[in-house]
Amino acid sequence: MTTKRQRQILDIAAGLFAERGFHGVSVHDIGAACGISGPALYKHFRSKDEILAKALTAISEQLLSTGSRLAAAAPTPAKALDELIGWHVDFALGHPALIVIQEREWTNLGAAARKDVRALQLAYIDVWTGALLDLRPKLDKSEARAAVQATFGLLNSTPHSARVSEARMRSLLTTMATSALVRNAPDLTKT
Amino acid sequence: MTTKRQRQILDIAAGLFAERGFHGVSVHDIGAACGISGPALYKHFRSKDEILAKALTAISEQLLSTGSRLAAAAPTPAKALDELIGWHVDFALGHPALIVIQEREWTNLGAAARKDVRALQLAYIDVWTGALLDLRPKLDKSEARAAVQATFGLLNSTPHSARVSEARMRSLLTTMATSALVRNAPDLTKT
DNA sequence: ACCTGGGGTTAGCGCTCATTAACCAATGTG
DNA sequence: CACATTGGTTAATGAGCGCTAACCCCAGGT
Repeated sequence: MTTKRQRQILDIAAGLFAERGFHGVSVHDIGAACGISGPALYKHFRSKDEILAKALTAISEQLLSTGSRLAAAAPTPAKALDELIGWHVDFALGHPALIVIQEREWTNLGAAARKDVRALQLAYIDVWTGALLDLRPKLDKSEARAAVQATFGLLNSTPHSARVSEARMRSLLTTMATSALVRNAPDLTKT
Repeated sequence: MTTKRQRQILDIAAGLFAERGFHGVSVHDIGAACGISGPALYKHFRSKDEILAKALTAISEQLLSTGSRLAAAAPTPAKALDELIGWHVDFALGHPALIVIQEREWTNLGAAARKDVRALQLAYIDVWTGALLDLRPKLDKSEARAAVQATFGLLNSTPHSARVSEARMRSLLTTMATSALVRNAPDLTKT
């Protein structure tokens, strides 16, 4: 079970990790930001590393579970990709800090947690790759995967980006991602 | 002046920072990777922070100077964008470690160095934005900037990406970036 | 009225880190 | 030859970190 306090700590810690990096934040910092101080965190988590691990797996699980549900429910491959793009854009715009730590802090995980998170990330990539291959069956699989990861790079640029209204940003990212992935796909088979 | 040893140290340190992050690498690690040990680095740099600062400004300066030279020399706006994309793709494929630290380690700089690096990065973004606005004059400037940063996210995904031959990767990234930026541009004016 | 346990406190331990001090070998120039 | 400079060494210092220990408050079941 996951308590109110644990969720609060995970939220706040994620924000701090996004700002200053895992090693740039001390347990004292995290505690202080929660209104408690330092070692009190150990009543809720076994270690600082566990906080990062729990945060990262929660993010990856949410991306994967919602993503695969949407993709499975979509009536056509094209619709599936649209749904995935919309979902990922919404998530990135709504939780920029989570996007940041997901893409840059997994290296600070211990071996076991790292394997878990990478597996979840890979599964999420595969949901996208599957949708893309449904749409363009002649596409090479590894190249499709690379295209998906490039699209993630595009969509995940939000947190570092110039300030534009959220609605405009959503439409900009959606259009660019769709254009890069779909309109582009025929070219991919040629090389 | 910048000596042979200094360049070697900057190169090796950049690779380590890319792998394990600035705080995940000790001065002893850097020294050992250079064949010398620990405090000997202080004969060449004033501090560990200075190593990061010098590395980051060198990268940003190279991106900016070559980028603006290419853009200025291009005969048409469309050619200018092509040149910029090609240059950035080549750089990202040739120096993945430098791309990684440039995008994630600038937060660990002191205030002064951070301002310098951000200014260089912004100038580089503006070179791209200028070329894009030349091509699509009705585009909103802040939205063009956001589109450029999204494209950087796409191109900079290389280091994290699935393994594909370098030639295929180059053509994949080039096509996707062009498609996202150019074919997409008319849509940008509509929102 | 008791006591148990959840959630907080401060003190302190052990370790690692960046940095400095003190010293030394070699090199090349007066 | 003297000798300053350059680039290296090891030892030591001081700060900050994650984490544990020892303690305390207080709500709630019996």
